[in-house]
Amino acid sequence: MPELPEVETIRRDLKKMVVGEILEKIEVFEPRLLQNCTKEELQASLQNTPLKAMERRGKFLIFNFGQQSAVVHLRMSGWFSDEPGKHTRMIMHFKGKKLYFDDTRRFGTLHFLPSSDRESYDPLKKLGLEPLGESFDKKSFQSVLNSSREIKKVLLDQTKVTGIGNIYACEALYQSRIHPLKPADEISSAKVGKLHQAIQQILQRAIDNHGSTLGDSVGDYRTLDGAQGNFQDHFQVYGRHGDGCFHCGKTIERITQAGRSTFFCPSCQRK
DNA sequence: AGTATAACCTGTCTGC
DNA sequence: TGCAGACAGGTTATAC
Repeated sequence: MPELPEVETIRRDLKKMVVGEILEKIEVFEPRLLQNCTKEELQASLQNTPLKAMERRGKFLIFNFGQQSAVVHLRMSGWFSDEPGKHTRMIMHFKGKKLYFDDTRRFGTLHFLPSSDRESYDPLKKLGLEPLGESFDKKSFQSVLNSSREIKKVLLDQTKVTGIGNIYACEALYQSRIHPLKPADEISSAKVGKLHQAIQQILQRAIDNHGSTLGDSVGDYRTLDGAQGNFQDHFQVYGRHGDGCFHCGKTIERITQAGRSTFFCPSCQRK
């Protein structure tokens, strides 16, 4: 479920909690979590190793242990907690504290990679522009929109821009007044500029609000200590189908694109 | 190359 | 209360 702002919030919390701490033991209960190693290899390689840094690339969380890194994707329902949950799939035992990985739907992944050249290995090698990084200038963004595909689908394509998911794609298109079905290469240069700005603004504001928590069910995104995010209170279109647009009052619509719900205002976002 | 669908899982909510 | 169906923050394999 988490998109870039949720993953970044978790990264910051984890940094405070465990960077500099020594990993004494790692337990894995869900074999499908490990993509390219066994739990024995992971345990043997990382035992008594200090965590050097917590990093992020798109929606991937990176535990940097110096020579090697554990690259985790939370997918739909993964999250980290300082307490055990109903679906704990992994426990990282640091000296004096335990970190629990909970993942209701078992879609989460962990790749174990050498830290040098990390970006040239799967799964990081195909990732596109980092929307809050320096490389995300308007020119690079424009070049990524060189496609007749619908703009919403391009925004969800992690090989183009990485970190944007269903919520923030809808919100960024609304803020820049672009119809989600609009072919990417038919958007005017001025509108591309607005979208470029909207993506950065919305992701940053969501991070400032510790991400978005949609409900209170098992598996809904939480921060490390179990608190909810707050950005859901700022949604303009996501989940608001049937309600009035805050700008013009027209009813927000829901359509399906690539099997996902898209929310937009038919009056503010013209095709 | 594109797209559409199903698949991976578990849980919640809605409507009959 | 039960039960079927839709739906969920993500990605990928497969089949046109």
